[in-house]
Amino acid sequence: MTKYEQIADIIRERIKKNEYPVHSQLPKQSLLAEEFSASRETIKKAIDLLTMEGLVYAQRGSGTVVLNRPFSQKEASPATEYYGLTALMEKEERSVDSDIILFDVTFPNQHIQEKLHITATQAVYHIIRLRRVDNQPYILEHIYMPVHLVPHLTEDILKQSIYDYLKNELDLKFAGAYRMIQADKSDSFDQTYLNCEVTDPILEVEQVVYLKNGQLLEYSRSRNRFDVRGYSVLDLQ
Amino acid sequence: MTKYEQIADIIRERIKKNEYPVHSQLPKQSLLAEEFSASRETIKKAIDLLTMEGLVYAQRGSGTVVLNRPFSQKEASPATEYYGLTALMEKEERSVDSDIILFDVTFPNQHIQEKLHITATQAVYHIIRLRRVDNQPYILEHIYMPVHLVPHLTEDILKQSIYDYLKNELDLKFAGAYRMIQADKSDSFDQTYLNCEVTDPILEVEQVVYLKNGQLLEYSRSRNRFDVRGYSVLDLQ
DNA sequence: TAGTGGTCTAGACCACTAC
DNA sequence: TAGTGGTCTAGACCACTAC
Repeated sequence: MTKYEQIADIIRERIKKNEYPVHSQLPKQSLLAEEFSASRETIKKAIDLLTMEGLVYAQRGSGTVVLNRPFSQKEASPATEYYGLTALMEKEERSVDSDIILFDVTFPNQHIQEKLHITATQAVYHIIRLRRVDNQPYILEHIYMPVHLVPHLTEDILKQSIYDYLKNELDLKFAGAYRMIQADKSDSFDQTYLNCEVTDPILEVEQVVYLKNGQLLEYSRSRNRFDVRGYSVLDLQ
Repeated sequence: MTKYEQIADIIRERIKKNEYPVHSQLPKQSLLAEEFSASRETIKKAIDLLTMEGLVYAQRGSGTVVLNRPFSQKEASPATEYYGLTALMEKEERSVDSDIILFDVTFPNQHIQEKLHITATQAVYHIIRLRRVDNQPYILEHIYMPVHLVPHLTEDILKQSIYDYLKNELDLKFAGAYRMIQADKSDSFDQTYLNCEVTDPILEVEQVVYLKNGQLLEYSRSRNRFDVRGYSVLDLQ
């Protein structure tokens, strides 16, 4: 762990313990630099981390104040979300399992070609998977992945966590994801598998996942039961 | 504008013009430092900006590659969103107007007290406002703001952009917003004002807006017609 | 093992705020 | 005008990658 991360951890703890109360000023950067035997640039990097978490706000000319923000929000943040539902639910000690409704290899239609930046002759997996949390239907996923990026995908893997396999077995490195969140009416497919009413809406998360080398790994639409899931976003500046 | 922002602008232009094509390596930091007569730390800050935009990916040991990401996504990003719908729609040359359905001053119930971190004796505005874009119903907003932060709010201001007033007249400085996005069934209130069907869902954005001094300015629930609006998020790392 | 980006420093100058 | 944070530098050392 870097020095500025360690310093940020210490300051975060002090805020938690009310040693730096809400609305109070943090000691000025040069004092913190002295205390931690660090340069001011390093202190700045630590404070930048806390700023990005929404814990403090630094203003040129008038110091750095502690903001009024509950800590719990961090866990609801989407930042870690594409490590998969399994990882997310593990923290809360809830069980996740999956039904494979479709597992097919096909050629992409134009929409999928555009989303994944591939040609009509590059085969893709087409997966429909129902995810249950604590044995309750939760999300119906429609996933497309280029076959050449994920050879040897099997039903067994799909029943567990795809992301564990991609990360640990194939050693793929994720750069990030672009998501579009919208509400939709449920269709009969949703109603069947998510066990929801005709009048129930759906929270759909459309997602494109990027690898560190710039390749597009996944295009998916995750259809969430409206009553079990929200999506939180923290915007700064 | 800072030097590192200027350098980021130049590199961004080069990527746009394909001088640094997708999947190619950027020149190494020390070369860029030489070219721009800057230190490597300053180049690093410029590249960090581009990384946060999702344009490049820097990896210790193997250089910085140009990612495959359309530029248009930046405009869809939520980062600028809480400057208000008026500003967002102005870019697209679409008209925005508002009906004031309720404009009241009241004492906050427990839920609002918790969201705004105020006591039961601190008065709040309670506003319900219907926003139309190009004369079509778009969003039904339920807004709560502490009166002491926004004195002299009037119906006239509500009919225009609240944010213009807060920024330009009251000189309030925004630090950020925390949002929760979810799907919901429409209720009869939504159906009346948003002119939607009984079976239409709603995309609800629940929001808390923070000022730079740490005060909480606004708690609101914006109920969007499901067929006109989505919400985009870019996650990195 | 060579080459890359990540971090860190000490000191400097500047922009902005609050009085 | 005093005091704060923001930026910038030149140089150093290190971690990681790819061969």
